[in-house]
Amino acid sequence: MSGTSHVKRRGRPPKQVDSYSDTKTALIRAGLVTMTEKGFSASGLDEILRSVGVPKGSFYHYFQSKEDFGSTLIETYGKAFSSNLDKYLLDESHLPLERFSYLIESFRKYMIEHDFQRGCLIGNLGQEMGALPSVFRQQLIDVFEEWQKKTSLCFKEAQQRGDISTNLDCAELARFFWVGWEGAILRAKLERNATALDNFTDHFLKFLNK
Amino acid sequence: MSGTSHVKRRGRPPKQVDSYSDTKTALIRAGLVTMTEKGFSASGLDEILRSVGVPKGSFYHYFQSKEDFGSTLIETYGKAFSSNLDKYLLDESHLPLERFSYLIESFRKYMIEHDFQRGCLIGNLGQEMGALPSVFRQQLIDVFEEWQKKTSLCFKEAQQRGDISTNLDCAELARFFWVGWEGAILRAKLERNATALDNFTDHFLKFLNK
DNA sequence: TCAATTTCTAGACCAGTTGTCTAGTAAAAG
DNA sequence: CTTTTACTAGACAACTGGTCTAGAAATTGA
Repeated sequence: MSGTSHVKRRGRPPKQVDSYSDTKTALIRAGLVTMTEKGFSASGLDEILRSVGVPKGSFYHYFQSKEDFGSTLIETYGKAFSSNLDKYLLDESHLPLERFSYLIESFRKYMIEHDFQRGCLIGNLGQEMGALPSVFRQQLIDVFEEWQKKTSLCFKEAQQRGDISTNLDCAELARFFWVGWEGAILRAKLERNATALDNFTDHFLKFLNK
Repeated sequence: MSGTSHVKRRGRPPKQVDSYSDTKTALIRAGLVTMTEKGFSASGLDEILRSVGVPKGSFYHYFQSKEDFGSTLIETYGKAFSSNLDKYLLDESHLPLERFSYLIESFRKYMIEHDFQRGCLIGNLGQEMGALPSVFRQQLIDVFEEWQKKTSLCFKEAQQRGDISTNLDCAELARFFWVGWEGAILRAKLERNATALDNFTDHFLKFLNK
């Protein structure tokens, strides 16, 4: 059950040359897993700590509080996801809308791979916002903003090629996509199948070449 | 802060002729408010009880557990919302798509009225499902199913009048709407404004008469 | 080389949570 | 007017959550 087997002794441990056993990274990794599944409020520190075999004291060495930890997770997740968007949406070896389709397909695979238990951290925390530290709000908004900007650029390219109707505003379209897609993730997690993802994708793509 | 002012005395209270001061109803009402804002996990019983001035003993007289309480809330919310759908979508004094637009407008008003703090109970709990009693899952799915069915019927009427393209499947369309709409609520709560609601509405309506 | 410092660990600690349980009060029933 | 019913009051136990202090070993630098 417990992740990487740490055999812990008291005191400062020998300097780790191998980077993978970095405690902080392990904590972030475990936090991402737990919180993409259960959100912020329902994720207990104990549970996360147990999963990596790290005591509370270590946690509070690396993070000031659970709130600070959450902020870091948003930051980390947002950036990782952003690179992922680049990987797909800037891939010049495919047409813009093809890149977009491949991206969606990768999301779909991700959901299936994790049995529809893990969703989107940003969506989860957004939903919970009513019970969350208020500093999260702007962070979450910013992340969405960035994802949308990247998506919008891809749409713009497609539009210039004539693959998207010119009376659609690409920025608005990207927003429409991300708003709806988060809804689709929510539903897919609830129903534990890909129906909602596919339904949304179909309709959205149909809308593009309208 | 505390809701309906109950001045409680010990012992069995006089039979209430006026229904509004029913303790159970008050608990449900308060539970709905709290949980549409903060979801299930982040809502403490104590907080809910304090807000209506009811002690634990009473709560556990009416409900077996927090889980049982949650089930009741889903049930209540689902039904109330369902009647609301009927109110709008079966109103023969307007054309089908007009009814639908009025419905959306009423949602929008609701969100504004509560400063974008209250969302949809079903959406909230759906998102949290990873940390919730598993009996909730089917309940939530069923509620969505019902809402979609009612919405689908309205679309069907519109389609028969020629207001919706015949190569759209109304059931799928209703699903598309509810999936996306929940996403829009999530985002509107996060951003504390109606942009996401309006963006989604615009695109969806544009999609209909495609 | 050896005290001072840094870095990290161990787990005690306290507040808050859910859910139980007993005692109590008064209306209602017979 | 006694018994029963329906509900309230809130203490309490078991547990979980987040925070914090003390401690131990590696590292530093005179």
